Amino acid sequence: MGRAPCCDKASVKKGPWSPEEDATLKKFLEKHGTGGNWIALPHKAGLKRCGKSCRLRWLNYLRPDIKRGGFTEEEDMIICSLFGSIGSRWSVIASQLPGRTDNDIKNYWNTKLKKKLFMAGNSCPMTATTDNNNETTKNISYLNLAEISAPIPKVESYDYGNSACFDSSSSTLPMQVYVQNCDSNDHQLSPISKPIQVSDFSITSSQDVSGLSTSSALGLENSYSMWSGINGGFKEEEAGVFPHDDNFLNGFEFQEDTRDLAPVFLGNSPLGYFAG
DNA sequence: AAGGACCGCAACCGCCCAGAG
DNA sequence: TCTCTGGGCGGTTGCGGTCCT
Repeated sequence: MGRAPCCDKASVKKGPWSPEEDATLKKFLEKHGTGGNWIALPHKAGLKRCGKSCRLRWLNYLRPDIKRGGFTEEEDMIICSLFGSIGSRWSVIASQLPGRTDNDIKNYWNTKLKKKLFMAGNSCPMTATTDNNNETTKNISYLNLAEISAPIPKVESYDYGNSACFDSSSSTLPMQVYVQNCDSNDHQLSPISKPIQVSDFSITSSQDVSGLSTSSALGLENSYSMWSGINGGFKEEEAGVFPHDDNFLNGFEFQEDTRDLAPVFLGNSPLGYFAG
């Protein structure tokens, strides 16, 4: 059965909104609100517009709390971090940036931020997080911060289910990794000495990984494993060492061996593990 | 100065989901 | 339980402005 159109397309106006239409819509909404029905709203307000168009115009442009102007570095970081963990769920990302709309962020990502990350010196800043309570990291040098550069080269699309977010034909991973020695007082970060190669990793789909037991998942001596996926089948209770994965949606998880595992975070989202 | 290329953004399209009946 | 409807969302398009040759 076909879906009934939300409005009579022949009789509604399309295209850019005039200042008069903006004023009419704004005045109506300020006085009456949406009334819980966007479809009926344009008729009530005397507008020859589709209800969805009115909703979009209000949410993306007329709302009083809309923030205008360029995005700050902090906002860049939040967008980048959230994109890395949840992908293109713009409304969720927008909810973390007061005054920004999903449309704004989507446009900004597609036109500027994505390119910015590809450019020279591209990096996606992340916060450092320490898991000092984890016994596996006690008295060892361990990683607690990773910095990804250009996490999206040559990737056709983000398929959260089973694709890795780098070009597997390339020989090096699109990321830099820093280590922190927990015994030192200055907590200086320094780049990991060993260059990490794509060939160091075996890539597994989340479906494949979901079937692994803790012991088998952690038992890959002298090789890295890496996978991604929404709720990637890698839970705290399964892995035993994952600190808190409530926000884990699309991070990478990788490890070198069973010893000295430490979490790596992308923003607040666990990104993976590296051995110290 | 003119015209083409490029860029950014507003707006539309169509699908999905949840809730009501 | 099923169907219908509106809201919400992500992807895409098209237009206007700016830049470049």
